[in-house]
Amino acid sequence: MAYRPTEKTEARKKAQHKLLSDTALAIVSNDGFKALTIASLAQEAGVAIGTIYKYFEDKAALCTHVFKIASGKEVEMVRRSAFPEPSSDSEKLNCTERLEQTIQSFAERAIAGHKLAYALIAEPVSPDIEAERLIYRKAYADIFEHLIEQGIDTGEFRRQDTKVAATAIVGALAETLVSPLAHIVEQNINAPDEELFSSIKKFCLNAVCKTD
Amino acid sequence: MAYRPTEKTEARKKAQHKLLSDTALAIVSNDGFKALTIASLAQEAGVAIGTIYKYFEDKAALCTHVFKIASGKEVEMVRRSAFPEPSSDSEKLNCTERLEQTIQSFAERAIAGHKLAYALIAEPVSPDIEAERLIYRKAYADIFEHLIEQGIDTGEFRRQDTKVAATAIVGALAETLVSPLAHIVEQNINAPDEELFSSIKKFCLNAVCKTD
DNA sequence: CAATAAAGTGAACCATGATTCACGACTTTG
DNA sequence: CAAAGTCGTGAATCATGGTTCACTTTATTG
Repeated sequence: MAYRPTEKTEARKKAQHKLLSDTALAIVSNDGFKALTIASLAQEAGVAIGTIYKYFEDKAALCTHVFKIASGKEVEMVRRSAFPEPSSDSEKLNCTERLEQTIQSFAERAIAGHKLAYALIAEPVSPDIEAERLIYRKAYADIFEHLIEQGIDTGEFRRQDTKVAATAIVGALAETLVSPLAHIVEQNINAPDEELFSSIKKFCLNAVCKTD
Repeated sequence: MAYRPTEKTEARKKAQHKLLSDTALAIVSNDGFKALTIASLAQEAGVAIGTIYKYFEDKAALCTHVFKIASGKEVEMVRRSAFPEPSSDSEKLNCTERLEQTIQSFAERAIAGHKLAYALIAEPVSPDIEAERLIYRKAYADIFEHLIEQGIDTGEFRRQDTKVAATAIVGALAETLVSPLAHIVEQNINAPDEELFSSIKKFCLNAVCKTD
């Protein structure tokens, strides 16, 4: 008698949502949030403008969705460096080594995906997205905070305000790695700057450690 | 036979420019760059919209002018902490003490003028202003870099990449002091958070110093 | 197929805010 | 005062980009 959503249509719906989501992420990864317009997304995804609104409430919902997807992945990668799976090789690293590894991981990902990193961390965005960004930066800080707490317990790190230290590390990483990427035309992605990474690691370790 | 600009008219012109400039700065200091529109400035200054364009090429020129004025003052204040006048009390402080004092100065000004600090350092802005911001942050970093270099020479600080360290300090300060102000409704300005300042100073000093 | 519901469409519309410009007011010089 | 240049005005215009919605197409069921 009437129409009913079925498995097939639901699958298509999900696929369309993913198409739009993926396309939007690609746009942001290449050209930042400023390039993510309803029209450009419709164009890239090969759908009409109105279709976007069948899948996202409005522009803000689209942007925050993309931001969450992208930043969620990034945070997860960094979290794995800080707290490796019990089964992994890195399992037995001490906190100092894991902090180094975590910074290295953040740095490598920031340089390799510098356009996305810039979009997520430093690109001027609307207040809606800025709110998401604070959550995201907090997620990073929480990882560092937890790691620093562990290091204090093991006696590797000095007693300190772990929230401040963790926040400061996030700021130091953002400033040294991401902000300068604001207008780099083409990065020499082939030669990751190990020298730079090393300096940053030394700075941060020195800041939290008992001794050099 | 004809009109010629004279001292009196030039003075008025300069006064009008200053009125607009000051009013614009007040708007930004209270409500950020997002609140600085041509219409709002005209309103506040008590002039017509068209008048703004007699004094500023366009919106971008207005914004960058305001940004330069404001950030120039801030940088100058911080520079004085880092490199006191030879005649001043602080003249004979060592680099460690001056670094502490500089961070303290930055922190106090950021908290006291948190809305302006947020606008200058963290508020989402158009790319034009973002470009100015990079110059401004670099100016801060240059101050810290110079101070760190001095400290290395005096043996107070360890040998290190001074550019990275200086940039990291700027990032750490911005993240710990300014970014959280994003959505603070009303700060308890009366009770500057000496605890927080102390933690930040310890973090930064530890990062650059030879020993704790 | 008929009925129903959801997906897809895109030109029209709307909101925001910068920019223009024709005109009158003001200032200076001879 | 006449001539001429500059200032001040603000409604009209433009630019950008999000949002709507009447309509068409597609899918499902009996």
